[in-house]
Amino acid sequence: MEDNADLRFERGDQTPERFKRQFSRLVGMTAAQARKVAGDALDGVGARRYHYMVLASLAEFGPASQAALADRSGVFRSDLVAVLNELVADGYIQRGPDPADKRRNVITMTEAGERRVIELDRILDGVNEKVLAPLTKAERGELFSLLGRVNAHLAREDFAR
Amino acid sequence: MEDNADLRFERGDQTPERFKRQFSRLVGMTAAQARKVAGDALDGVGARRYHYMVLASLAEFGPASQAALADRSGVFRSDLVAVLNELVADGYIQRGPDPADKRRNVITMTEAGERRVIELDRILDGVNEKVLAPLTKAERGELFSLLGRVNAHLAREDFAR
DNA sequence: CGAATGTCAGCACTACTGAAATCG
DNA sequence: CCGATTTCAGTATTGCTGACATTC
Repeated sequence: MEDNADLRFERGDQTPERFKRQFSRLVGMTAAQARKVAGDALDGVGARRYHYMVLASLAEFGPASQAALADRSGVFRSDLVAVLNELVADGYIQRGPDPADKRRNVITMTEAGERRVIELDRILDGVNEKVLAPLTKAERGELFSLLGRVNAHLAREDFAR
Repeated sequence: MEDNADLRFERGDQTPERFKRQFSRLVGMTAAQARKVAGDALDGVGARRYHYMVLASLAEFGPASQAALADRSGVFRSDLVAVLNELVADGYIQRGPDPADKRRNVITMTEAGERRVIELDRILDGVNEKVLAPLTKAERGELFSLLGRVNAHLAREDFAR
């Protein structure tokens, strides 16, 4: 690997050298920190990542059954139940039976839900801006491209899930 | 499962907002997948990330008290206790009282622990290779550099905690 | 005394498994 | 009967908080 950068992956300066060579560790650490920043930001408005994933999926793809929503959002069907309960209680979504298939529920966003998604989007955009601050626009594009290829590779192969 | 998803783009036009949103999801997904591959690989030999973090820290910096080891490895002191119990039971480390300070324990690696670290290093190197397969050597260097800068940025600032 | 240390109990979030009940 | 869907119960890992007794 080209050693053109003096990498520091953890706070402090006592990081084992071996960590620097492991991609999974690096992405993991970066993501963990970014995730925490995002999590704290969401927590500030009483939301969790699961809430955002579900609301974002609904905003992007429209109403869906819970099974379809689970597939789209990446939240497990079993976990989705509780998340939807909370979102219903907060008035962000509605859950009603599907007249075409009585096994299913149809999940739809409310007006408040639409506003909530926009609010959470703004918050996460701010987090992204903060996290990516040291990179230029071109570098962000480059990072996006590289990560995209790795991600597509991981999704294509049967590595996980 | 029918995936007759009609796409709706509420906030209509393709703004930088959307790009940023996709970016955050991309980083998150890539990290989650990479983490899972690594986790599964470690699980295959009966290890967890916590075990590796602790053993790697010990290998790199030598014997330490639990408080120091917690700071170095990133594992919380309260969680470290159980991790060390397991590593002791597996014969990878030894835990003894510090004669110089009776509050402290001194954690040292055994011969088996040294071998274990090498084993886990090899496994994670394999994961690294597998995950980064689609990228050239130069691209990996670029990716490491970019992620490293973001990570250093996050560590330097006091975003999280 | 105040501070550090190891330990324990417990919580929250994410991720995942298994099974029951209902319906197609 | 087989399969899909929703739901509940439970588990594991990681991350983190609070408390306690012991020792410095």
